[in-house]
Amino acid sequence: MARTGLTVERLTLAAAEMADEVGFENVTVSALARRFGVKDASLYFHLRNAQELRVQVAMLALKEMADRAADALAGRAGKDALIAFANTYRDYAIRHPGRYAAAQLPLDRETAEASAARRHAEMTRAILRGYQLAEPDQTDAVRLLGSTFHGYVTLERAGAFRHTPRTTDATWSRTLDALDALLRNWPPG
Amino acid sequence: MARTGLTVERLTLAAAEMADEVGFENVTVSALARRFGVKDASLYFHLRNAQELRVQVAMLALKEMADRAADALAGRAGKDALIAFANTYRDYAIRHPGRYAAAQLPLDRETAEASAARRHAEMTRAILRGYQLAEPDQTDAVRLLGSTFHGYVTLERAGAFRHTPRTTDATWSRTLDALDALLRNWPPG
DNA sequence: GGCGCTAGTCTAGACCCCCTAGGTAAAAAG
DNA sequence: CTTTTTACCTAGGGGGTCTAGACTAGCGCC
Repeated sequence: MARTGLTVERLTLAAAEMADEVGFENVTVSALARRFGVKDASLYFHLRNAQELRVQVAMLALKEMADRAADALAGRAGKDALIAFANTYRDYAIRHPGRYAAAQLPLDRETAEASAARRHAEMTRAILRGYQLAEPDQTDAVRLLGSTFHGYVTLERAGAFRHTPRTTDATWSRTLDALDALLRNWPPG
Repeated sequence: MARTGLTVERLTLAAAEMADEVGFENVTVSALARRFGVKDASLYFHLRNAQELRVQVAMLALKEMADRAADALAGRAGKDALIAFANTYRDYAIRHPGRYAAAQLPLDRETAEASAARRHAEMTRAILRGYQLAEPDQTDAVRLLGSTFHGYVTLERAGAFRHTPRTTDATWSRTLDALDALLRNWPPG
């Protein structure tokens, strides 16, 4: 009965890798146990249930994205910052589709509080400082940017843009131009 | 062995209702069979597999949304049309969360062709005629609008906007103002 | 160095979901 | 009124989630 050295951290990381390989919806306790050469029941010593595993992967993904975004933002401002920030998310979603899907998992209030979600909102607000929007326009702009980035990445991955010849890279670049123009020229209330 | 009178249509509709009640991810062949008081196996006479059931619900949702959007667009143009169109989606997503989730199901190429997806794209293009955008800006604008609407609705439902006091209705309204302003003032390439 | 404790893993098994094969009864067609 | 087809059934295999209870490896302590 050799000890495998399982920990929540190792399980979470392996689950995240599995998510990127086979899709987040196919990450199961059974499959994860198989990966470690261990019985299903063993994982329940470390995890309350299957949902907790999913939540752990979601938290990991949120943190990784926030870390990358923070790096990308360092020393940038204005449109430059906007582009760097947006590209971070899109790149992450493309390179880590399973993790990105995990990050969309609805979290209950306290879990969300403990997650990196707040850092994401703060970084968006930091970018907007370059555009000098007063409240409540700033909040509206935060929500608009979040919606557009998330929506774009989701639809792109779902293949919703495949029916038109134009490359998604080109549209993405122009979308960022458009958002920058919009923020510089925010319509009066 | 009384005949229940199952059809793909009845099953799909019941599955859509179930999705709105308990979430799309909890719509299972077993649960649906229970709802009709028949055995699981019976449904496989009408459905190839569980995935086909999900696809049927997705197609239903896409069609319902396209129908509502077409109604809303009738006789409107410009910003008026933009608002009516956008509200149709948001209302649908709020009233029919399970169906809306179903509509995000990735469809394979031919299924997507047979779906109402094309009508959605055409309606978006119809709205943009009021803003006189030439290609490829028009395609970019279609993608931007789709991304923003879908992203907003998704994040709103996921509770991503709950951490700020501002109402989501207010932001939504201002988001549409902003998009209208952006389309009227699309930045030159 | 033996003793007991705890952590980590296992077996067994209940329950749910997906799906197939093959049987049977009701309805429709001839 | 028989034949065919349609619609549902029973039985059962495979996989996922999760619990209860047994077992053992290794650590801390006298």
